[in-house]
Amino acid sequence: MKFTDNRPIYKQIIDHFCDQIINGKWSEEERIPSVRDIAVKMEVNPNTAIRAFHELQENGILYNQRGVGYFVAENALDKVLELKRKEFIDQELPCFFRTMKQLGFTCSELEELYKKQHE
Amino acid sequence: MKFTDNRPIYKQIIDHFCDQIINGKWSEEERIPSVRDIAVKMEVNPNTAIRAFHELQENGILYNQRGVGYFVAENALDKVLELKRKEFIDQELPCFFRTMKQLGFTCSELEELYKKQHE
Amino acid sequence: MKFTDNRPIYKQIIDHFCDQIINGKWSEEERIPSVRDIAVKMEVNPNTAIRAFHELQENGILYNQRGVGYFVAENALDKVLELKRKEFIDQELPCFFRTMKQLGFTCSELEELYKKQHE
Amino acid sequence: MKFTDNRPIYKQIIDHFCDQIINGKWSEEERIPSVRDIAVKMEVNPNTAIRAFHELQENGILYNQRGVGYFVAENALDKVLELKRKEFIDQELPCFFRTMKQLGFTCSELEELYKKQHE
DNA sequence: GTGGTCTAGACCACC
DNA sequence: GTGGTCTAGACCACA
Repeated sequence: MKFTDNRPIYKQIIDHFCDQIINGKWSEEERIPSVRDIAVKMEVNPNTAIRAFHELQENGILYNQRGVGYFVAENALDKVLELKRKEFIDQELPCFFRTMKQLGFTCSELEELYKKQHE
Repeated sequence: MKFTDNRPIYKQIIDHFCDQIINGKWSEEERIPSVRDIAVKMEVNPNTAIRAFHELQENGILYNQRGVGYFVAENALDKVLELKRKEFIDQELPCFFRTMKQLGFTCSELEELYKKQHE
Repeated sequence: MKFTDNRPIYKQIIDHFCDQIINGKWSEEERIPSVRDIAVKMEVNPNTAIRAFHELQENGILYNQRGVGYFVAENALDKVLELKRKEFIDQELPCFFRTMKQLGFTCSELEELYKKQHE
Repeated sequence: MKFTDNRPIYKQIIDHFCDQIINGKWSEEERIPSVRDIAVKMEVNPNTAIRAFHELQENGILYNQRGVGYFVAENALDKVLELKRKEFIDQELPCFFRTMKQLGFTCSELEELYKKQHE
């Protein structure tokens, strides 16, 4: 796995797991691989993986059983969507609209671009 | 001037000047205040201000005259808009659309939100 | 390491690394010593070293991995040569030929001098 | 007159006068325009013009008559050529050959480029 | 440990 | 006066 963008790697790992949960890769209560395995697989420092898991745990998306491993929480999918919606509406949207307005883009122009990018 | 967000101050200074150029505060070929004056006014170290100016110079938005000061370049406005458009389309848009799709928002829903926020 | 000439130290550091790359001291993807180590070794402030590295990074000669260090980029050698060739042809050559012509030197005279200096 | 390159303006003024002397624009013992006039004509700070004249005076190319003005010295042309030759051979040549060697250019290749640039 | 940013204050060349 | 460079030392986020 390559971490090419400038955001902190642990944030990218978080997103990666959220995406997988949204896409149904993990069931509720399912055990996910050990920090060590994930760190190896992702070619990442174990501390970095741990940091990501901690944050997922704080948001109620994972839970931890000492000596056993991390598990996908009940309602993890809802929690993920809720978290992302909150971030999106509170942080991305205002900034996005501000820039959009400043650069003179209209909603319909962006819709055009959207369609182009998703063809 | 307060720098509340987490981004580097010099980046915020860059944006500040870009915004001023967009809003027509500076004319082409106009001399902007000296590094020292701006540093004092913004309550920032001169080095931090210089760093911002260097980056604006590299992007062709300012130019420098030895021993005299910094000036707004010809076509500074175009350069600024071009730069911002590029950033917006390359970095914000894809990320935005991706999240939007993932969370199941439609363009029209967002347009609603946009209008609400701008009432 | 001594920095005797009048050019900025950070520029001299840049040239120093370019020279080392040309001379094959660093392989592609190899990690170079940390900013702090280099600063100590060159008897220079870390900020000065960082400045040089930033410029090398902008030219695609180094790249950076968060929290890990600086690495020699793929094709760093090509990038260095390209950069230097560009500088040489755009800046040194025209000035050189102009003076040469003005002083009435011919290419072959200079070739003589060249050979003398390299005996 | 535009000073576009990065060298100090006063150095560029010096070169400008040397060029004019080489090209025969000034005769020996001829009075050149006043510092003030030259500063106005070149759109330059008078101090900058004075600095150039001082350096030309130190090299025996101009001489000054208090309250009258600056004059072209006897043998100014020889002095100019001597000065330029010295600079060229001592400073430009070694640096030029070093870069040339490093970038793998040969004398004949450069001769080609020379001819192209002077067509 | 790594690099990134910032401050304070110095000195320089240049206009 | 202007900007440019450099140092010393601090604090931060990240791995």
